Amino acid sequence: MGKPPTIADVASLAGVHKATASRALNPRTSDQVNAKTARRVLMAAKRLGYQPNALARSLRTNRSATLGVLIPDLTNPLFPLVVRGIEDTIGAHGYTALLANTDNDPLRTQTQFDALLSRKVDGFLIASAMRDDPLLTRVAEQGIPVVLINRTTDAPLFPAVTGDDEAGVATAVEHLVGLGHRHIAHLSGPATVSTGLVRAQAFHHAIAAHSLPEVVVECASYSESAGAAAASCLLEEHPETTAILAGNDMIALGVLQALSERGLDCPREISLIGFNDMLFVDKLTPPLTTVHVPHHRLGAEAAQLLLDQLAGADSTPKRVSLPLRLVVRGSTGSAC
Amino acid sequence: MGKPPTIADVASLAGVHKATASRALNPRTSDQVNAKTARRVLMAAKRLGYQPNALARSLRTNRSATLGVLIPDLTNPLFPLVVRGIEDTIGAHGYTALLANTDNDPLRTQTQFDALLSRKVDGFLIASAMRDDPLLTRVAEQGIPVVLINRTTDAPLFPAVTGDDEAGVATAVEHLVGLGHRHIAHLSGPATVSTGLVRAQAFHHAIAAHSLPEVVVECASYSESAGAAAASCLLEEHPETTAILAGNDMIALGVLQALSERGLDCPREISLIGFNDMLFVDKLTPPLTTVHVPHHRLGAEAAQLLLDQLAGADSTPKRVSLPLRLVVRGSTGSAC
DNA sequence: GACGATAACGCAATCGATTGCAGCCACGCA
DNA sequence: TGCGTGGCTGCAATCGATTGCGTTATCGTC
Repeated sequence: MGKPPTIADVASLAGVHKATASRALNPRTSDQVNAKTARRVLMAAKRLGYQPNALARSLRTNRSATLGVLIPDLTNPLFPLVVRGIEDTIGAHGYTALLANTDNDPLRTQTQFDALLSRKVDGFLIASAMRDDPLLTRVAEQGIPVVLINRTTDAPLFPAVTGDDEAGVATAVEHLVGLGHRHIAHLSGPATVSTGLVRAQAFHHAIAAHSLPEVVVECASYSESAGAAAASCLLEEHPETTAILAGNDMIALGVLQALSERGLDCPREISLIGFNDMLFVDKLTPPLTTVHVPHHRLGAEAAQLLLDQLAGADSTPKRVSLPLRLVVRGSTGSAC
Repeated sequence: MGKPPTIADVASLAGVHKATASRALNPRTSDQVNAKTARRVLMAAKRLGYQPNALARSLRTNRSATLGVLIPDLTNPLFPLVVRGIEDTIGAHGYTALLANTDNDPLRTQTQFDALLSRKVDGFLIASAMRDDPLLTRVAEQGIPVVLINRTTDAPLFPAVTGDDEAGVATAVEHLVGLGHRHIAHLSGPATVSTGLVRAQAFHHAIAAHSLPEVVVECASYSESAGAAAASCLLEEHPETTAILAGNDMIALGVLQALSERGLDCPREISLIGFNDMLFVDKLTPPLTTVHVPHHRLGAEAAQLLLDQLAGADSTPKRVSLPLRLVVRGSTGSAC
């Protein structure tokens, strides 16, 4: 119940100076002390249940073995998996993740970021980047290591790990065309984030390659409600549409809702493809055809990149693009 | 790009001693310094973009304004919402949450806990408690403030915020009985966690009150696969079953899977009730009837309790039990 | 027996902020 | 003029660990 033991307690129990105890306890420096003494110190530490004070250590060493993770929305089932990938990777290297929800809110992002910064995290993994992110340009100047996840900035400020959206969209469109669809619409994510823009551009290319009419409606956000609103608008203005490529699975959920409201059957009357393959979309009715993103690996690779950078590798901002694959389920069918 | 400014930089720019700068910057002590000087310091701080070093502060004050949060499984959509409740509450009081996934693994829990402890969190919010948790009994001795969420320990070591499982199960059973079911089975969660046990006991009482036969199969974990396994076993041994109360929604998902494998229709042949009302279960086919748990409030109330405790309120371990309500959707129907 | 080399360890500064205590100054009052 | 009072501010210790540098002890060698 008393205060937790400090290294001074360990040292005096072992009959040595704090400095010696410190060296004995640290694997990196333990060869600077006599093996016998080291054992005594170790025993003493065990006896007292000594746990080093991470704060004090970080203050002195200027390294916290902690990484800040910025997530736009933890309630989107996509991100917990990414987080797992991060934790699995950094945990093995003795790092801990400090999670923060930004809620896609710039102010909140700023606050959270500052909180992490003042806790002296060694680097950041950021999944909440906007294409033109004032925060990130400021961060770039600070020189603190950052790796972007899933979303990138327009300016190539940082290394990033993303899915190969280009290819993902292409195969999705291919699939729909193969089923005979000629009126394919895209409900894009917000153009303020890179995934929204990139997927819309990819859609443009894929559609143009088949000389089909291009219809795109931009959603206000990656959410079910925004998806539903956009879908309503689309169905109103383009009743000829027979297939929809959603900007992500949340938007696809909104589409399903809009469809059922209008009594349109999916996939008989309208085919639908999502993006991300998040948890549970295989349990919808119909099970959602979607572009699978390797969430866990997304986090893991990004974490690895950051660890490399912290270990002093070259910091040329390379961009890693992970292969995506289309998972065909029940929400797509042949055009009537 | 140079090192971030310290309070010494601010002080020298303002032409005062560090101590004065410190007092000027801290609202609690700023009345100890001349208003004019205080303004000078504030200006200097702003000019330099000064951010206090939280590590140094915590080291000195022995308070970190950080709370540790232990989550058994972040990928269960239940918990992100709880986390949001926590963050919303503590954020308003200047606290930050340090999240850790325990994966329901005692070793990992221990590791994560130690990591948080060595970072000197001011208290813990623990959603991963086991009924007889060696970690927690040790923690209780340390005297660090803890509030349990959702799950409790057998020994009343800590305050806790849970759902009123008793009443929740009762109304669920009531609902099924009202639909004419007489062969109701319970697929309980693991008896090693309080929710598993409490709901099973509540089921026992509710069934006994109606003098119905009691069938309970315990699942190995709160997971879809364990639920499916238990459901198979149940349907094998008790084919007369017409209704199932699942220990939680994940288990219910497993049940749905087992049912569809056997070609049994829900709700026509078997009715099913889940527990938690987690994200997306309203989108299943059939939409799941389930007991709604106020996730956000669960986290918020627990956080408030912890904050109270930190603010020095009495620490008599009170237990808060939040009202639950049955959400009737499509997975329950009248017995044939 | 003196000297240099090497291993083992102790000393004290340091990281950045907080805070009890003491000093200083100005002012008021006798 | 002397003294008390109170408002501001500075000094220095402190939190717990790390680390450059200096000191001591030990041993081998000539």
